[in-house]
Amino acid sequence: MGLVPTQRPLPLDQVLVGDCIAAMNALPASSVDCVFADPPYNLQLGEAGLLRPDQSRVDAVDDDWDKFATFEAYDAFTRDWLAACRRVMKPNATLWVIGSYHNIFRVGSALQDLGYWILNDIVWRKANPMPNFRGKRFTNAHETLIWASRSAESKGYTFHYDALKGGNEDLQMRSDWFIPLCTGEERLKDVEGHKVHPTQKPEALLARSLMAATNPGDVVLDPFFGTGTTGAVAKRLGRRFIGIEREATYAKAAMERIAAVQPLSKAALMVAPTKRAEPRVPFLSVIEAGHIRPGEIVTDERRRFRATVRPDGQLDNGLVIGSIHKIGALVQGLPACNGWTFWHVERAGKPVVIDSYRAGLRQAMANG
Amino acid sequence: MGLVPTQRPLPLDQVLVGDCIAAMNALPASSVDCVFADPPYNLQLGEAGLLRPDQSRVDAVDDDWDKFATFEAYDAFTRDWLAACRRVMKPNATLWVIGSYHNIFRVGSALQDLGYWILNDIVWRKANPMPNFRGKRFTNAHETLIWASRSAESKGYTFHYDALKGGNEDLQMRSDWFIPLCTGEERLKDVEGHKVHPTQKPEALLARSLMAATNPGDVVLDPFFGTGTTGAVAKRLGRRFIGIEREATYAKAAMERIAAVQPLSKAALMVAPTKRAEPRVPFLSVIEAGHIRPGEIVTDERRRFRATVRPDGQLDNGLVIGSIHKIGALVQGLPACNGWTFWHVERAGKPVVIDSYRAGLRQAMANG
DNA sequence: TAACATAATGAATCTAAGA
DNA sequence: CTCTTAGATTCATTATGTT
Repeated sequence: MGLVPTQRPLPLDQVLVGDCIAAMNALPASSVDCVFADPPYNLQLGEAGLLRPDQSRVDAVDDDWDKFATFEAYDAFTRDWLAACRRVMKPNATLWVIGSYHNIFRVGSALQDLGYWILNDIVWRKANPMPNFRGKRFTNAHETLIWASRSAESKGYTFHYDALKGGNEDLQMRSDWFIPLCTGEERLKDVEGHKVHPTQKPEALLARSLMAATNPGDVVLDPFFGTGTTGAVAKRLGRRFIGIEREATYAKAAMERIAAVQPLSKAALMVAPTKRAEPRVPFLSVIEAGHIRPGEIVTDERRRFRATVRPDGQLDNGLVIGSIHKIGALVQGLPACNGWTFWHVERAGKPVVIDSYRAGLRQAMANG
Repeated sequence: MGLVPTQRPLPLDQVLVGDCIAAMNALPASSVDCVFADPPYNLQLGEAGLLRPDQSRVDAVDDDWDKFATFEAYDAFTRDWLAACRRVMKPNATLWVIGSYHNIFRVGSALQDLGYWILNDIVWRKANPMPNFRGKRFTNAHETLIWASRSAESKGYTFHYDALKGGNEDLQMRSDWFIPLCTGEERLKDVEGHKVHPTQKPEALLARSLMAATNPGDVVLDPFFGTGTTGAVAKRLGRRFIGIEREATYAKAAMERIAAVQPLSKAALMVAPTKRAEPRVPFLSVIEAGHIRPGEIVTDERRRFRATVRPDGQLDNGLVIGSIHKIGALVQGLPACNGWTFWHVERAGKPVVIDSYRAGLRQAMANG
C-alpha cells in the first residue's frame, strides 16, 4: 500500500453492483465506521423439499448464492470478505454479522482468527418463527448476531449505552432481542406479489444495531446489501451507507426503496419501547423455578379432581398424560379448560391456584 | 453384534478422576446414549490483555502468532475431546455442549468438522444475569448450547417432542429457553460460604436437556463433570451417568451432592407412548372388527369427497382403487394424505372420523 | 361496513418401516 | 442398497374471501 495517492471520495448512499470483496478492496482503508453483514448461511438443505402438515411446500432458500461445496469453501469465502471488511474499517469501527447455526460458528471462528474482538453475541428472538413441521427438533426460533470491534485494542468504539437503556424501561439492554419477522407492508414484493428477496431482515433489527453502535453522520458499509434494509434504516437514522450487492435486481429494488425513506427528526429517533403481548409462561418453568415439585398433586379448587405433576411439565391423571389444559378439560368432560386457573396446589392446608406463580415469571421473561 | 470379547462393564454412576480424553478412550466404543459437556474456555480476556491457557499473560496482544497459537491450542483440545466423545457415542446418541461467545464458535466449528450434525442451537436466557458494570456492551444475558447428533445419518435420535409440547402450553418448545441462574440453596458452597465451582449450571437447564433427549435408563456421559449437576439431574430423572473430572475436590463434592439426590418415581418418569410409537393397525382390521361395513360410503368431514369401502380394506372412488391414504391424497390432488384422519363415516347423522376406531383395536392388540 | 372464516407464509440442514 | 408405502406433522401473523 505505502503512499496513498489522491484519494477518491467514498461512494456514499449508493449501491455498488458486483462482488463484495473486489468492491471493498477498491475502497480506501480505514474509511467506514460500522459494517453490517448478512452473508449467505450455507443452509445445506436436502434435495427432497419439505412439506407442511397441510401438504403445501415450504418455500426454501435454495438460491445458488447460498450453495457452497464444502465447509472449507465456505470458510475461505468467509475469511476473504471479513478480511476485506477489516481493511476498510476505521480503528474504532465495529462490525455486525448475522447468521444461524448453519454458518455462525464458522463466521465467529473466522472473526477471531482474523483479529476481530467479539464484544457481544446477540440473539434475535423471533416473535413468529416458522414452526418445526415434522416435530423432530426444537422450533428454530432465533438467529444470532455477532458484534465485534476491529481488534482488542479498539477501546473507543461507539456504544450508546444510555440511549438504549432509556428506551428499555431504564434497564440495561440485554443480549436477547425480541423482534418480529419482516412481513406485511415492510416486506418488499414484486408486481406478482412474490417476495423480492428470500431473506429480507426486519428494519427494527437494523435500527437497534445501528442506533447502538453508530452516530448520526457515520458511514455504514453493507457488503451483502440485498434489498437494502441497512440503507433504508441508515437513511432514516441520519447515517450514511455504502451498499454492495451482486444481483442487479436486488440493487435496483433497494435504491427504489431507499428513495422513499424519510429521515427522522432527532426527536423521533428516541424510539418508544415496542409494546409486547404478555409472554407465555410454560408450566414447566413453574416447576423449574421450584414453585411446584414434580410428583405433587394438583386439584381443582373444591378437590373433586386430581392429577400428578410430572417433571416435564405435564399432568398425569392416572390414565392420560397431557398439558395442564388438556387434563383439566378431560377430567371435567369439557372441550377446553384454562389449566392455570383450574388447578391448585395445597399450601398451608389451603388450595393455591397455580396461576399465582405465573406473574413473577412473566415479569422476568418480558425483559429482552 | 457378533462376538463381544470380555467387555469391561461401564463405570456407571461414578466419577472418574483424571483427564477426560484418556478416560473416554478407556471406555468401549458406542456405549453412551447422550453426552452433556460444559468445557472450559481459557480464551478469557483479562481487563488488560489476553491470557494463555496456563493463565500466564500474553504480553503483546498484537502479536498475531501468539494469538493464533492460543486459539490453535484451544481448537486442538476441543477437537480431541469431541472426537473422544464421538467414539463412545452410540450411533443415535446426541451431544450437548454449552458455552459463551468466548468459545462456542470454536466448539461449533470443530463439531461440524468432525462430522457431528447440528440439530439446534439453544439459547439459555438468564433470568438474572450479571449486569455490565462499565456500560460498554450489552448485558450478556444468555449462553448458547449446541445440540448435535453423531452424524447427519443419525435419524433415530431421541427427542420427546410431545412431552416438551405438553409442558409448554401445547406449543412446540422453542430454541430460546428462559431459566434462572443457579443460586440459593442449589448452589454448592464450602464451609466458608464460598461457591465451590465458579460456573455451576442450574439443574433446570440440565433437566430440560436430558428430559428432551434421553429415556429413563439411558447413559449420560459428562466429560467435564465439575460439581456434578449432570449426575444429580440424571439420577433424579432415572438416567445413569458417567462423570469425568480432573479436580479431585470437585469430584468429591459431586459425589456427596449426588448421594443426597432422591430419584423421582418410575411412574413420574414414565414416557407416554407417542402416536409414532404406537403399533400400526391395518384399515382391514377395522372392517373385520365390524366397525365399518364393506360397501359403506366414506367422506371427508365436510362431505366434499366420497369413496366406497371395499371388503379388502381398500377404497374405491369410482375411478381408482387404493389405500385410504392413496385415495385421500388422490381426491384432494395432494401428494400425500393421512387417510385415518381424513375419512369419515356417518353415524347418527354425523361424520365420525375413522381414526376413532383405531384406539380400541390398538388396546386389543396390546392385550392380545 | 363489519365481522368472521379461510388461505398463505416465514433462512428448514424436518420420518420410519418394510419390501 | 433402493424403492414404496404408511401416516405423522404447524405458530403467529397477514392477506383474502364470504356473510
